[in-house]
Amino acid sequence: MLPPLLPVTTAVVLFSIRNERLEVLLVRCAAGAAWALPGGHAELDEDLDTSARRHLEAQTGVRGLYLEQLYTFGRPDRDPERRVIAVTYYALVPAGRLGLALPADGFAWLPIDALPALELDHADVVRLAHQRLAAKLEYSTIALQFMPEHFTLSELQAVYETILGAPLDKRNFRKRVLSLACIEQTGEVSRQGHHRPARLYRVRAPGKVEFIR
Amino acid sequence: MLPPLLPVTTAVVLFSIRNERLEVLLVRCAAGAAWALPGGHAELDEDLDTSARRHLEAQTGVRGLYLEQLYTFGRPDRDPERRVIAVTYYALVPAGRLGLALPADGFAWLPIDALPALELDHADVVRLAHQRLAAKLEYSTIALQFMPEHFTLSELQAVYETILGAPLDKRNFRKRVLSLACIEQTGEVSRQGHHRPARLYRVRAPGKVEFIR
DNA sequence: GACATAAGTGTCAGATAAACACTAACATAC
DNA sequence: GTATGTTAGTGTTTATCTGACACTTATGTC
Repeated sequence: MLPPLLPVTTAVVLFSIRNERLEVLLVRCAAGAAWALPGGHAELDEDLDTSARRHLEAQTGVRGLYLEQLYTFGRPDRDPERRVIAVTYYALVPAGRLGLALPADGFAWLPIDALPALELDHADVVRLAHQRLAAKLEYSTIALQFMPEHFTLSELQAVYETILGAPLDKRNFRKRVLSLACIEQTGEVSRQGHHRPARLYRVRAPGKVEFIR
Repeated sequence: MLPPLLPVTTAVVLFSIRNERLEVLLVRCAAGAAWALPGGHAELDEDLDTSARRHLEAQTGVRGLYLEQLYTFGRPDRDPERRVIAVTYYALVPAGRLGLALPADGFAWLPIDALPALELDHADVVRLAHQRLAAKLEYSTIALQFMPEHFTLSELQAVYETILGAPLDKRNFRKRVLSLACIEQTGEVSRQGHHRPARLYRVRAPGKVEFIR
């Protein structure tokens, strides 16, 4: 008796912070009006993580992102066309790191709190990814994955405030992140705007997300 | 161009607490000496959760357990025979709730800190499930899923201590769990041993795991 | 009724988290 | 070159939460 065989896809919720908003990258479906997450079929001899990265890279040009498996969706009726398993991931990209700053035609960065209708169960996927990201802010250094190579503490604080959707106290915030010792001063300053320059920081171990508490 | 098709299996790490130890249910492989997790192929029109429950039920007879998806393993070389995707779950069962108290031949409850060699990557699966369970103790009421219908606070504390592998302060423990208001007194007492009887408690919302903090 | 055993109960101290306001450095306009 | 606007940068105090700690109570057995 042969085992049942199923098509397996990977899909990625790619987050970025643009214009003080948390946004996700969506692709306009070949078929119609709806939007979908980037992704596609996993090959026969391809690891799932690799498949997710490959599709993301092919469609957006970005490499080396922080990528984490989210959940596997497999309801038989999730795609009315045919039964497909979707192994979903989420990834974070610093605002400046996209090869195509404004992605090519058919792609769009859309704010998470005002998404259009999404294909299949992709709205559930985005919601779950958002929950996970917000939860992970509390007990890990994942937010650093949104930062460019050099950044100011105010910029980092703005990232936290954007994801949490609430303002934070400046002094308490600085105390906390500096006590984690996961970022360090570059020695340079950022001279932008008509005001005192801000010290620049960099991540001590880029690409590594550490647990705190 | 047809999409690649893959066999998809589900596997479950079934935890229970027996004799003050955290144990997992293992099945002796058809093939040889190694042990494996209960599970099997997902059918063409079967939800993944349903598949996990079905295999678990068929192999152990237990129904209605708390079951949660853990991770999807898909490395092409994880099974040397042929490429298989494994969607893994973990489940919790109260010590007394097994149809077969000592499971049938070919099954065994084995303590998590002294497991034999497991098939494929099942040792990784168990390790990950254990981590998740221990983490979830801290921020949810998942431990209640190990309790029988009626139980004493000392029994509940023993469950926590077993999973965490460390003793807890009795007064602080009671303060915390009672303040959560997720359990309530039954009014009965347990009259066991040569000592003061213990009040019995029950879970307010059985089957529901709530987040705390 | 003495003894062994586990159940049940509060308080205090240290650590952590939250609230809060001013000075410093720069660019620009006058 | 001085006044002004703007964001960067910095400590202390208070409230809350967490962790340590010891004795009394109720039962069964001898």
